[in-house]
Parts: sequence; structure tokens; C-alpha cells
Amino acid sequence: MPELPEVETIRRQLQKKIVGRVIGGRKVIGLRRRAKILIIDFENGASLIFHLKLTGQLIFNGKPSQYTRKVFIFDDGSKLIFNDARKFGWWKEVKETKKIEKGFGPEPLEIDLETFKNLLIKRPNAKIKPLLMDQKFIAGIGNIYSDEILYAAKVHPSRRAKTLKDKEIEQIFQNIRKILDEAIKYQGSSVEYYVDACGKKGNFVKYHKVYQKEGQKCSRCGAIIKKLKIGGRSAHFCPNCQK
DNA sequence: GACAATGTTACAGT
DNA sequence: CACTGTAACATTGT
Repeated sequence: MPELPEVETIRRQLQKKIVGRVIGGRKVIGLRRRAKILIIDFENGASLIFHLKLTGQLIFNGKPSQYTRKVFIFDDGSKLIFNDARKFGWWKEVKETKKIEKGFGPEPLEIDLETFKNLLIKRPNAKIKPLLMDQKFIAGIGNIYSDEILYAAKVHPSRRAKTLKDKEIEQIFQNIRKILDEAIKYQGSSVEYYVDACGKKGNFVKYHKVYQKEGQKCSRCGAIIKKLKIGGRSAHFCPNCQK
């Protein structure tokens, strides 16, 4: 389940490995990320863009498997392997990326508290968990990190934006930074299929406090972690700590 | 064979 | 029109 930290991990690794290499006459000049989209920029202005969705993997010089959907071969013989067991992921080549850049809400690691507060004012009745996952509201956060952020902030996932106190909004804002930064530091979360560009699993699952921990004890208070469907998605939280 | 996984989108409702 | 909620869709392993 690649979300912002996983895609960012892959971006940073591929940046080191493929910049300067050439695919079909086009030289790679850099890699960017927007929301959960990975963008490979070529010298001629075109870009290759990827969305890994549930089970996508991008592995540099990996071995093809039964789930390999595409192999990009560089002119020095090195390879970029795109695997995707569930086939929800996609890639395409585009002449320009303006549409992609503008189609999402702000990047969570690039906004300040004021901006975040102003965003929330526009969506007073939305529940906070689906809101954090809404890519048009804020980009790059999915189910894992919305659960972990709200646990760290001690806010119940069903709370509506307009009921949040200033202190709680600050906590959510600060923990968006903290959790995403830490997850990037640990190369992301490998829940099922995710591996980084080296084919290695991310280590952040060790630090998950609530995601997929239904029935286990809360590490803060010992209460039993619960799971609820909110906005059609599973939400994991501590019914005691998160009000 | 039903179900769950999740990001995205279409559409219904307020 | 703006916002919110729900369902459907892509596919496959369990």
C-alpha cells in the first residue's frame, strides 16, 4: 500500500540510480513525486508517471516474476521492473505534467499550520479520517498513515472538522509531519506487497500503533484497539485515547 | 465463491 | 454550486 512515504522512498532511491541513464534515446534528468504519483522526467520534456495503487512495485535491476507487468530497459542494460499483483497500478508517458501537479491538494510536508487550519475551515462537516485521505484535500496520505496520525494526535477518526479544537488541529498538523517523516526515515511500511526500489521491505510497520492492530492493547493506555468502517474504509483507533 | 484490500470516480442527496 | 456520503470499479489471494 504505497502512500507518500513509500513513493518518496522509491523516488529518492531511483534518483540516485537512474538519473543520467537513457531509455529509448531519452535521458532521465530527475524524479519527482506528487501525492502518490512518481514522475520520471526526461531531458526532452516528456515524463513517465506511475501510480502503484495497492500492490505495485518498482524495483531497479530486480528479477522479473509472475507479477511483472513491464520492464523498462536502459541503454546500459540496467532495468526498472514494474510488478503489480492486483493490476490496479498503472504507468503512462506524458508530454507535460501540469495536470498532474494541479489535480491534488497541497503536499502535507510543504504546508504550515495556518494553511492546514484554512483547509479544514472549507470542509466543516467532513469526518477527519476520510478528509486526511482525500487527495484533493491533502495529497499523499492513505489508510495506514491517517490511522497512525490520528492515534498520535489523540483524535477519533469520526470527528468532524468543525468540532476540532485548536489544540487538536495543531496535534494533527504536527503529527502529519512527524509520522510521515519517520516513515520515510524507515523506508516506508511493508504491510503486504510493498518493497522499495532495491526490493527491500520498509521497516515502519514496527512502529505502527493502531493500523491492523484490532484486538490488541493500546501501547499508551492498554485499552483494546478497535476497527470501524468510516467512509467505506477500515479505521483503527484506541477508543480510550482518541476522543 | 464470497470477501477484503484501496485509490479514484460517478452519482445521489442535502 | 458546494459539500458529504455511498457505491462501484479495477483484480486476485485467502
